[in-house]
Amino acid sequence: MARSGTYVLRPQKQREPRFRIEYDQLLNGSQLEAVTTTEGPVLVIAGAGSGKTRTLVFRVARLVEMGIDPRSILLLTFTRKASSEMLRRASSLLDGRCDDVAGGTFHSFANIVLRRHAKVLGIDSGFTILDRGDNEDVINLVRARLGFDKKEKRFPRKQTIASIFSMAVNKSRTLGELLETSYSHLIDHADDLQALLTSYEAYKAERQLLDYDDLLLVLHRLLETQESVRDQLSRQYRYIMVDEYQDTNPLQAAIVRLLACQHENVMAVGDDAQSIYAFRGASFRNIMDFPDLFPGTQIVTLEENYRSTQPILDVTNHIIAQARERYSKSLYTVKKDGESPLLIAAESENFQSRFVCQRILELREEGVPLPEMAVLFRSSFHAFDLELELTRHDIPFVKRGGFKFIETAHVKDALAHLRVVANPRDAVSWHRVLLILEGVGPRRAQSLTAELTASQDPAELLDAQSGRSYSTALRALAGLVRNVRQADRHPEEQLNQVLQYYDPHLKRIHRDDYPKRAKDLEHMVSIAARYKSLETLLADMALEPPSDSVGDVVAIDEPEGLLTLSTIHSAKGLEWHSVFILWAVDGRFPSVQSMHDDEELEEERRLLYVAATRAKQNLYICYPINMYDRAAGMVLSKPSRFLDDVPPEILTPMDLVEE
DNA sequence: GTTTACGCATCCCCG
DNA sequence: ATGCGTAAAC
Repeated sequence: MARSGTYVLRPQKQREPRFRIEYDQLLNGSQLEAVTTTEGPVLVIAGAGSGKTRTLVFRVARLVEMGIDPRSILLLTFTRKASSEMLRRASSLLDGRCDDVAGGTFHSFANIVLRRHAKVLGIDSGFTILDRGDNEDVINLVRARLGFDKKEKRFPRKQTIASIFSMAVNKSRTLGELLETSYSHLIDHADDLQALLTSYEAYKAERQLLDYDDLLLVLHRLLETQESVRDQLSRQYRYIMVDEYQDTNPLQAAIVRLLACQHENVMAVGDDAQSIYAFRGASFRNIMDFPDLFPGTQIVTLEENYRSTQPILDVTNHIIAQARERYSKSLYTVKKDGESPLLIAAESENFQSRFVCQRILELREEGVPLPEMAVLFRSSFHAFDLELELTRHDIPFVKRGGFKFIETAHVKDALAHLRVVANPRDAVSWHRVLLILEGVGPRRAQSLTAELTASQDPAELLDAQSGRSYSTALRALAGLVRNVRQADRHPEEQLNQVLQYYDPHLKRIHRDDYPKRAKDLEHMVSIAARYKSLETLLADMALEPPSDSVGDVVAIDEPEGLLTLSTIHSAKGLEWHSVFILWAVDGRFPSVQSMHDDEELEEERRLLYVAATRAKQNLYICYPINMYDRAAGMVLSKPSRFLDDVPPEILTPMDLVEE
């Protein structure tokens, strides 16, 4: 075909720059290296406050700008809040293009994958997730069934058993090995524990129940045994990033290894000095071993700290310098000036609390807003006295970590009713629901539960129980189940139905503090309102329960914001202008339980390191001189051994004296 | 045989 | 404040 031969000249379109974000302007050299190394295994050793989150955010944005499908990027983090926050930031850099990036915790990722693929392993997609309390309940149930509750020799408590079972999974050890190495005092019970474990596994399998560990375990089994699923997932998630790698365990590492089988594009980010979850089976060795798992790993170290002043870093560097084994790195900052951190000796716990209140009020006067301040502690109960004192001074606060309101009896009761509707074979929840009724105890609950989980229509079966003192109550329950079951109901409405039914029971069981508990349940309704389906609500309640502690569900519309109280574990990754650390006393921090074991002591040291590195400007480490001991009465305390080697020029000792 | 009420030790950190 | 064992009540 002949062309006409005439040409038109048109101004050249402005060529788009390859990248909209000016990475080299916004990141330092190491961060840039981490962000631009997009192919192959990368390990980022990120010191505290070194811009780890920023690096991950920009790397997500970079991959998307390179034209990679957001759905093929997987960001695994420690909490789902962390991943959604990072993805939100990445999205705002790139006007929403990062919204489709897959993100979450290992557990939430496992949940999603298993709902879709676990059928091939004989697990129904409607499986129920057992939280820690549930799994202890099941262990108790099975223990009673095997007759171990009536042994002459004292059998370990259910929490102990649960944590041993869990540890075995997370450390990829057999029960026998674990008992030998870590629980030698229980070796006499080895056979019974093994039998209990076997029954526990069988019990869950029959009823489509998965505990937290099963989520990881089954995901691992799926990836290992189902080649086609593994290849499909690995091809789908071509770029994998794992945050807080120092707090992952060998099982999680194995999952990452399998997921990356097609491409090895894995970036692990973490800080061995901040590994604080060994009690959950995590090991900082994981991060040390990453290069062995992925040969050819590029290691990038982030050492410039953007958070804290030099005087604070001097203290934290001293605390961690004593640690026995670590990737060596030393943090530095450009913020050379700042006040020296203080070590405050208070006469008693209450003096400690009053000092904190007073200093907080002074700082507020100086213009530091309450949300920029935090009080951190080893254990939730360490803050009880302070909470009273804060209330007395009208200082509003939220408390993070510790006992969660989701773990209270009444909230679990309400949820159990929803769970039996979602999974009629959920024996744990049936049991719980039945026990609420008058005239039904463990025995009858158990036999009814057995019938219910085997029945085609539980509601019908409940109706059929006549002639008992409690048969009217069972009929009421049947009515509730029928109502809630209607498929087109909204979770909020379903929960309201449950509460209407449960309310008289709540009044009867908790006569004294009924109003407080009723308020918690109202809070539950507002949470349920955020969900479209019952299944996602229940999965979320198990996978990421609201982190508010009991009593903090009251409205939080304080205009000037809230002071944060937090366990150190829950403070991971966060930062504040001014940070107070309570109870830096031998016996509390490190805790007595850890003092017999070197590894546990090392973890306590890292925990103090994590706490101290949260501070940007002011750091106050407090301890009471006199403390109450149940056995010995009032005793003189000794400051935490981790502070022994920090020179007084660096951490200034102060006595708290009354004017 | 079962449930319930009562008194007693115990209490870390968490998805 | 919960979680256990034991004794009284249904």
